[in-house]
Amino acid sequence: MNKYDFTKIEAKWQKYWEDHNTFRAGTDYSKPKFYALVEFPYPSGQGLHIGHPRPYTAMDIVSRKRRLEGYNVLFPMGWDAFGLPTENFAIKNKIHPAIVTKNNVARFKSQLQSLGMSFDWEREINTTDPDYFHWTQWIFLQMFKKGLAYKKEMAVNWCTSCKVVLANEEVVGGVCERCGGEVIRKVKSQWMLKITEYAQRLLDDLDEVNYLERIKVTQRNWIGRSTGAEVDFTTTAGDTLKIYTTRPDTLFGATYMVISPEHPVIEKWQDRLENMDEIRAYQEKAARKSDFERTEMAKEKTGVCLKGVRGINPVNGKEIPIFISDYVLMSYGTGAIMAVPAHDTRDYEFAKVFDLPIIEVVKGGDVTKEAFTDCATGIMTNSDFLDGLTVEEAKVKIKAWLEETGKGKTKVNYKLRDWVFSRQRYWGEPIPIVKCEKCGYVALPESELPLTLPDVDSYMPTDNGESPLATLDEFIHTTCPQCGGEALRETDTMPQWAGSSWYYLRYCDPKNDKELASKEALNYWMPVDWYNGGMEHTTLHLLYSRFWHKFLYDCDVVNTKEPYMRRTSHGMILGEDGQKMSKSRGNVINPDDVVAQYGADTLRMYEMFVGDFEKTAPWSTSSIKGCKRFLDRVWGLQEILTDGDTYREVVQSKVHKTIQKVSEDIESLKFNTAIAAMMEILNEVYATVEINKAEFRTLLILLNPFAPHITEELYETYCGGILNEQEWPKYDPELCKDDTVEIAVQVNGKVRAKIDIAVGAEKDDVIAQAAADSKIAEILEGKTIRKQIYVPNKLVNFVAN
RNA sequence: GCCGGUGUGUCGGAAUGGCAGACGAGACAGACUCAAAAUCUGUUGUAGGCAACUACGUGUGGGUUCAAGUCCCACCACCGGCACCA
Repeated sequence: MNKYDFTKIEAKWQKYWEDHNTFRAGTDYSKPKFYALVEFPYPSGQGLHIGHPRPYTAMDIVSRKRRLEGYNVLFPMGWDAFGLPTENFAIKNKIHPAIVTKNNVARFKSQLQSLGMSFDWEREINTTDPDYFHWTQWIFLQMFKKGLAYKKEMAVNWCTSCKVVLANEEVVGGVCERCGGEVIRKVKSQWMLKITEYAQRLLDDLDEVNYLERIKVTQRNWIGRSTGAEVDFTTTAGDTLKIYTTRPDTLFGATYMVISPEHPVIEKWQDRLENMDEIRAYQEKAARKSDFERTEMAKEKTGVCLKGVRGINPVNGKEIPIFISDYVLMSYGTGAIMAVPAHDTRDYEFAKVFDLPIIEVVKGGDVTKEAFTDCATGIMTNSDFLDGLTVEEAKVKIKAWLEETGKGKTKVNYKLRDWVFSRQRYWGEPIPIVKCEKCGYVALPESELPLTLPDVDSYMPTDNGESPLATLDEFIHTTCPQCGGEALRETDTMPQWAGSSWYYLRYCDPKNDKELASKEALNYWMPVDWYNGGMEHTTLHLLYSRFWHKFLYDCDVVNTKEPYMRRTSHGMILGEDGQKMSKSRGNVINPDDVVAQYGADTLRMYEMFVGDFEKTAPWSTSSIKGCKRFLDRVWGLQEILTDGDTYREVVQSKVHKTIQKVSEDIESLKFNTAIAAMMEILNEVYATVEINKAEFRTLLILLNPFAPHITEELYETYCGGILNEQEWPKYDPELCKDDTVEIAVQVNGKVRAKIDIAVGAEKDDVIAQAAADSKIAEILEGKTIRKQIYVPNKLVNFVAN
């Protein structure tokens, strides 16, 4: 027998696939389609990480199976190539980021090809390609025209290390998601995208897609819808202060009010306020705090009472004090609250610090000890016309009262904020807007797209918060497309999330220079049938791209409300020590080394076999040998191969069961047990005895999606022809059954014997056979049988004493 | 604090309420070899027993059931996310 020379075999088939364009997505739109998608990588300088092949192999398996099932499959790949690391590398080594990107892409691509991924490379895209970002800019312009992109002076998250503005989603635990640097608040003029306008639809349409439940839950929490009421409190200054509350039922318990330190009403009242110095000092202190510090100091409540203005509770006319405190956020609700210390934990803490009255309005707890926040069991008290009602009844009644009297109204709020869309960086899509003295912000005409990046000598970010582009006079100065007068270009660029928010659409028609993709291609390929990607993108890329898609749906560019039908997620691969792989820990595994030592097929098998696909799993340099041994043994089957066009009767049911198991497990992400099933049939049925051609052929096709090279090679040698042109095997449920089955016989729930019975035997016969077993008869001797449990083809249980 | 998730041999992990530990690794023993590696065969949850076998065993404590890793209640530990959102 010739040796299993995986290096030679893998190179041979990779070349064959490339030469024959084997995995090109067809343009025959009459065939049933299947669109499988994996997140396109950021081509970093480190090359492919050992974690990358896990989701890629999973979707490759599904894609290969679908092709064998007769689908027209789109399984594309591209590069999300704008971004900071490339820019930093370019700065450090004085190489243009475009060159850096080109080199990194070349390396990534050859690495992916060496893994035998069945991507359609004719559809390769790159977000930094002007032909691509032409349409990223175009989408931005449509948003600008519809008022969804707007510029706003506001406090933003500023990473002191990256020297760049971050979206709320990019701030994790008070620090920069990417570099871990300190994030402070900085007031800047920023481009914003009105994702909040789509909050309700982003929430509602989750019901129409098949995402893992935890993904839906995370998105729902992030959107954070709450229903409450806005209530107008008049003040002794003669105006009204609008507050938001989810507990309007507790209005009678409001004993003070709190507004955010940034609330504009302070400026309005400054002549009336007697302690303005104290107020200013507190405002400044709050403004200086980073988000992280604000969280740190969350334990002890601080604040300043406004002397000179008081609020008036609309339900009872009582005057109550107004405080400023940084536990109230300007960016949520109205930036002002009514405080009900008896029934809100934070208000309770604040009231204790400032010794404010606590009035119980919901019975059920002990408000002398802690706030009582349970809505489900409480009964209203001290609340005039609400007394005796449950909390839910009271909410309905008070809302009606507010609407009637015009003192308030029902209001829905979301935690979701608009998307901060500007970055002060060079290596990103230029924002196609100019600022004209006369006309304000003006969109570039679509004919001027793509607006490309100018060549510069220095890409260094600046400390003053300006983009490197701002230093380029020839780039900045331009004319206004509207009035022809002098104008300045926008110098900020788009965030990395821009290019990835619509890339799945471009794959449908990647070379189109008239539109982002043709209607015909979009109508055929969309939506993506199955999208697998990381959990870490749930509130970033996944939410952003759903938003863009819905916008494009409204613009009649796409014909589906949602971009992705099914979303699944893979677990991370950890180092052998169970820690995240990192250079500093020295636990990094390089995929190139694994391919060289074991081959791509073994790497693919192992990444799928390592554990539950959805969970993190530590790498094991010894366990991977098991997968190599399995492939060696498949190779060795040549030795015992015999003729035969049909499965032998003795192995028939095992073959059908294996087809069923592998087919079903692939669909439900249980790749590890699919592989186990193939190992099992090899161990139990084929290994030492014989395998005929029909059986061999079926095994090779089942194994092909997992280990495409070795199976193609064996198929070509022994079955003739190309495996990729064959059909996925079918199983017959009737033939999955055995003639006889071993069942357990229990006495009082404990297994005491095992007997063989004919499948589908009559209940009475089986029980008689079980009772007749010598062991069972001995145990039952002298006992009375109280009950006989019979589970067909599984067990018999005698309950006796 | 809130929301998710997870707890099973030495390790990774399997188990529609129905024989716990499939499959893989590791370990041990044997075969082959001058030897090692590779390969092949066997054993491998714990305790007791020469053995057939017996008892115990899925984070902890209760419960439902003829039968619980699986369902219910309470708790513990770890992981992830959100975190003053009124």
